[in-house]
Amino acid sequence: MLRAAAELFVAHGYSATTLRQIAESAGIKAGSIYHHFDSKELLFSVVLDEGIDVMVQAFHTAADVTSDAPAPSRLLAHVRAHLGALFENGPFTTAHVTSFFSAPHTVRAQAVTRRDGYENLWSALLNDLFPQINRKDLALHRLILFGALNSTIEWFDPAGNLTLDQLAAVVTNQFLNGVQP
Amino acid sequence: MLRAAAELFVAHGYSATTLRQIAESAGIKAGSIYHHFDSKELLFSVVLDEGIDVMVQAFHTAADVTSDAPAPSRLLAHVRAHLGALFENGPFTTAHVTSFFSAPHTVRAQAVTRRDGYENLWSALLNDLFPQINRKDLALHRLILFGALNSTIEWFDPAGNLTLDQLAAVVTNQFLNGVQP
DNA sequence: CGATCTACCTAACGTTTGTTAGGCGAGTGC
DNA sequence: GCACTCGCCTAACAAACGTTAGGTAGATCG
Repeated sequence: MLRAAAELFVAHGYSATTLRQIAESAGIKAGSIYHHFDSKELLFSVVLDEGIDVMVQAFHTAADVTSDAPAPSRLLAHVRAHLGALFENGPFTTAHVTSFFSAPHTVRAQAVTRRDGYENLWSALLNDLFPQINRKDLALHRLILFGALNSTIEWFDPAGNLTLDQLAAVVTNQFLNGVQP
Repeated sequence: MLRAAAELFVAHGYSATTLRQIAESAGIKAGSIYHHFDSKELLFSVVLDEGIDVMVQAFHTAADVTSDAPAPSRLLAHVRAHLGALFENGPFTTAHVTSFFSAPHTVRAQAVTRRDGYENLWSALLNDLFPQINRKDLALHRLILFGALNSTIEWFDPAGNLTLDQLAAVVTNQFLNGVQP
């Protein structure tokens, strides 16, 4: 049922998704939702939290696997993990990207706070991978990379010709070396 | 009044914005909106169209100014123009980024169609600037660049220390040369 | 067996939503 | 000075919204 809610939030945004739609999609009636969640906002909040958990977990498994690999490989693994969280692990992570702006102020603020934890993981990683670049510049590069990664959900088709591995390779390579041949 | 509507759409998304809010923000009453627009969807549609017009116009002025400059300068000018459309020319362009997912299907489909025109301008530009790169790769690079540019509205503060010119330079440089020092 | 709990339902509540019909005053053209 | 348009208002409409109260079937447990 959390899954059903997340999918609808992703497709239509927070406020355009009604509890009756969620209920129907989950095979129950609208009023029954309140047996599990005290309000629509809280349900949304749980969906977003779940999305962050997925991302953080993906990050840590990528970190474990590649902890002593060279820098480009480690970066690639984490880019792949982030894309995997978006496209392979349910709609929870995606909800963060698509329904962020349609979320109520309180939920939005809370989501930002929790997301900071994940972003700090990335900051630490990048500072570790590129010690020769100063942190302020690196923070900017990270934001640009995040923008590129998250907006893939607007155009990337997991069932298309391009695989997630290939996409991760392209993004990583562009981040490292730019577009010049 | 279009401006008031656009600002509210940007802040809360499409369906969380009520006609009464828009009316109040524009200094009129809700019913009066229908003297100008036949429906809420149509009003939103007009806002989005206006946003595309702003972007296309910014693109063409940048093209006129730098038509015989070297490739990196031309790219920089267009990146700067795109960022200018987002941050300096009202909320119409921004509405495209923030309220896209909360838009009704029909409006969304129409917006995509009109946006294709703008994206084709960019495709042509990049193919012109980088003839040595094959078009399929370049299309990917463009999508990545667009993602990075559009998501700046989530974190960039026009009133902060970093200027738009500097931001444009950073993004352009990362696109061309990557993050390596 | 009886008590309790869980997961759900029905039916309604007050509010808000987009939308509409009809009216009113200021300006314009003839 | 009369007709007409334009921009806006008031007042209401039906529908849909989040939410709540009270009830019911089935499982759990002592």
